[in-house]
Amino acid sequence: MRRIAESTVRRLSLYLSFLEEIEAQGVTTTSSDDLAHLGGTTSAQVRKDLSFFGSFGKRGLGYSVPELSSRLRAILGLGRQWRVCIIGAGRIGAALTGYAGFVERGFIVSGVYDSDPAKIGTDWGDLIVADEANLEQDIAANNYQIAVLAVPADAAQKLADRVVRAGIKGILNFAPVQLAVPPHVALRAVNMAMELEALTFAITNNGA
Amino acid sequence: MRRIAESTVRRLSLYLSFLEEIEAQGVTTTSSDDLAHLGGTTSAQVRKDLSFFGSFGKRGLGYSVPELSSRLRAILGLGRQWRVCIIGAGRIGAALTGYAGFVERGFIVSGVYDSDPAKIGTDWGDLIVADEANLEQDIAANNYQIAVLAVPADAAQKLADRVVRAGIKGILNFAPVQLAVPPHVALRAVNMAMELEALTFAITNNGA
DNA sequence: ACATGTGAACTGCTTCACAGCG
DNA sequence: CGCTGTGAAGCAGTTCACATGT
Repeated sequence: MRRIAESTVRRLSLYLSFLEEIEAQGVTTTSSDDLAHLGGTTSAQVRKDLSFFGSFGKRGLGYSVPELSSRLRAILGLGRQWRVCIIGAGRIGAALTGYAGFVERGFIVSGVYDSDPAKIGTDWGDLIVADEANLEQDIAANNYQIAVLAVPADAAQKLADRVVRAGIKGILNFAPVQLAVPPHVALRAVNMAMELEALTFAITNNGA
Repeated sequence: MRRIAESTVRRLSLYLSFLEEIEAQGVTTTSSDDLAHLGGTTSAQVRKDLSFFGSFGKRGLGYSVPELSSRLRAILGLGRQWRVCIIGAGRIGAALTGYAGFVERGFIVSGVYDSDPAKIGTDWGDLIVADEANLEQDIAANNYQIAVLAVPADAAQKLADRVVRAGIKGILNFAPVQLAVPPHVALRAVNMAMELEALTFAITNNGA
């Protein structure tokens, strides 16, 4: 398959969340125009995005909401359940462990790890904080495919190396460092200070 | 000033964090090549990014670390202190309130708001959770410029409208909805489910 | 000699406009 | 007729290559 732009994938996620919303309301048909109005894009963009993966609409009519949403779920790889572990039992780890949006999308968080003896064994409702020393064997045993790194910056690369060696397929990094991973491992980063800096840049340069 | 690409701003943040790191190590000079090696970009890209704002290097020599980092701070609007309030005293709100990365960059989080009577008045270490009903008057009184939305999706737009009317300059949205704000307000969103979906898309389409 | 700064070439995402089909 | 699907055009961001200055 041709390489798909980052921006396209983000929009597909957006379309899906809109489709799920109107599907719950009982709407059965939609159009590229409807999908465009959310997310501030254009109908041509919507059709182009979808065209990379096939033709899902009917000319003159639009798209079937259940069909398109099921297609998008398949495209995004959401047809299966994903097993996720969270590394770092600090505040960010806690926020992510309980995040409802993950479950809704089929992400199953079933492990939280830390190296701090004071945290290991703590009961977090559904889960008990496990010892980071067992990370490799647990990834293999529980078949985790995705690891979320919620650790301090200076610990992140070492842990990334460990989960990669243990066979993880994707890493979502919340530590404020640029990680290096081999090309066969998917990597995405959320850097909250960087987001705030993008805001201050925009405010400073918008004549505010 | 000419419009600066989103991607350029993100890279400037990256360069700055690298500069601060080596500055702490006592390094006084660096080059576009050094800056490129972190963040997996190219030296030409680094020079182009900087060229939008001026000429900060010396030909044949490179860049002075303290000078370039101070220039970048100015460009990103970090020369001043920013007053930030967090709306939503759930787990994400808690994680953000204590996030060390914010303080390091001059962001002062001095208010947390919620509408739940069970949470209002709770002591969160430095702060006490305040009543969301007082939001408008507090934004004015405390001169908050940035609001972080860490509330459920269905509450987010209404709160965005309120903080905009109260004069906020920028919003960082953690709720999984697309917000609409007037053009003079800066908006950035972090959608964690979307990040995970970008991962599953990459994993699914990388032959993993 | 060396690394910056920058116009020019290139690549790739977005927008346009219309043919195609229900 | 209406809305999709798509080649072509347009535009923005990246890369190249070299002139420039130290």
